[in-house]
Amino acid sequence: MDLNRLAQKCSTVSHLKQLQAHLTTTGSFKSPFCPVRSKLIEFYALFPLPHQAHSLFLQIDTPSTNDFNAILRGLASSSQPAAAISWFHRMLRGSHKIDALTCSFVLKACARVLARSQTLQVHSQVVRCGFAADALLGTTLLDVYAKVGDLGSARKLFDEMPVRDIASWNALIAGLAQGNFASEALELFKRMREEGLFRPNEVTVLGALSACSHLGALKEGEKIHRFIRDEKLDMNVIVCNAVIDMYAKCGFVDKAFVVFDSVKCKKSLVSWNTMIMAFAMHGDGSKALELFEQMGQADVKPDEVSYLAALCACNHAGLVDDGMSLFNSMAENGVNPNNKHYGSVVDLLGRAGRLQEAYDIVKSMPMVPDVVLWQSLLGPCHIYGNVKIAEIASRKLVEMGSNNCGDFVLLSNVYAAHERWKDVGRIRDIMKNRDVRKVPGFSYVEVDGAINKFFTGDKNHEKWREIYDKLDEIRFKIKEFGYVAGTNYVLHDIGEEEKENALCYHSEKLAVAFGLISTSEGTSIQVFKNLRICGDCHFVIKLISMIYNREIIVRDRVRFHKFELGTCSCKDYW
DNA sequence: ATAGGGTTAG
Repeated sequence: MDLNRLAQKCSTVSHLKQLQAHLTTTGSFKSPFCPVRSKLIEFYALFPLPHQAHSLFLQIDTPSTNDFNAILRGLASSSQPAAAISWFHRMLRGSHKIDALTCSFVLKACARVLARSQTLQVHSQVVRCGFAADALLGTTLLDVYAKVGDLGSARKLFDEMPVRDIASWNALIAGLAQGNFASEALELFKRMREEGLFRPNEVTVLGALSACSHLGALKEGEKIHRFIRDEKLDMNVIVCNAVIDMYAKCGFVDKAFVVFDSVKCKKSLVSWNTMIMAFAMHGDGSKALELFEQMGQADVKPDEVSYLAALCACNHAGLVDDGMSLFNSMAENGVNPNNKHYGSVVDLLGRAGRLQEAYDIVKSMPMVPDVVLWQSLLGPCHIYGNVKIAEIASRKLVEMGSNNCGDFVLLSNVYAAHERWKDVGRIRDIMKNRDVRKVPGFSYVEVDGAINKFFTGDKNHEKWREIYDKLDEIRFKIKEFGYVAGTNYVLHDIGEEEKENALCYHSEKLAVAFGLISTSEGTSIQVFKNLRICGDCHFVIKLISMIYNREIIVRDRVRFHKFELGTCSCKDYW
């Protein structure tokens, strides 16, 4: 029987049952080798119907490695990848022979469930069975280590690999880019080009572009875009999407849209989502919603990411009613809201001051609200001084084991706004007792193509003296404008410092100051900040852009703010 | 017959 035809036909359980009956009558379960039987097992596993697959096993006289591999392969791609790992252990316990493919399939499952210690176990099996020299398996291992977050092991494997090929390089570059080691990913990409043994292909540039997006490294990103053209790499949808995302994340929506608009290939769902998210991040709600409409006309069905991007656009543009009707229309369009959608709506209502409504929605949720959701509810409480809801949300967060400094600070802000200093002190004590880790804020700034990273108040940069001098100058000028730091800013930063110091020695000001020193007049400065820009911060940047007559683009954790001569293109902020 | 590297996400 033709297996390809079989694969197309076997889309329902009854097909599988028919096939099984056929195999039983022909006595195929007795024979040691039968590809159709293995395929049947794989389909059952993929469905996933692990019990059916198991009962087939009981009919086989002596299950071969092929039969086991089939079930592993099916389960690894199914909705129950963890089951593949159990079957692997069953094989080991029963002393069944495993081969390189067996390992490859379990590893895929390990990656999907992010099982770090399991990956290590499979690795030791690989070594014990003598498969360590297998180049394909080596790359799989490397990739899985990276995916489960163990970049150290991934790197070590790469360095010690007897045979490396293009896929090994790609796996590590992509792994580093996704795993918060974006600058390392770019370095590796550079090294690959310098060594010249392998020519970067489409997959390689995807990893490198994704690294640029994470860093906001515009100059590098542009170089890669040029490289793609010069080397005539295939601008397929996926590469296009990555280019669009890169321009958007580097602050250039217009350029992103040019690429989006002029792509030769057919736009995919991801293309639309990426572009909608790009407009959302830049505060251009109407363009984002327009695209959302257009994608429907282009016969692309919005998925959960599309809705999230559209909701996000409403948040950033303050389109409360549009956001609500969008949210309410989700279910009838076949997309069930998840925690993130609820979070977005809570955020939307919260910013508009409709905290009770937001809380009612939280209470009505069919799933358990996650930490991020309670944080979204807690966030705007201090602006509107809602102690009651702030306390409810904080209690939930503490119950859920959150030890995040930001959560405590937000509650303390609410008390501070009501001048309940005793409660503020109590929160500080709790933070001390619970040993709440203060996460230092950091920013990136790109100057002349080089990326600099700053932590709050650090002195690591070679030019730190000049930077601090510049900060003094900035502080002086800001004071001349009669600016006084507000309470929420200081508490947000939980600096022990005095208000003024907290304001000026914040990482972001360091970055801005660095830009002021090093770039030539008239160039725009890009700052990439890991925190949200809050009220005072925002105001100070406006002042700086006005005083120094500079364009400053700041990307915080959720969106872009473009400051030009003391104005900001982003409509709302907090 | 069956294996590795890929884009979007408050």
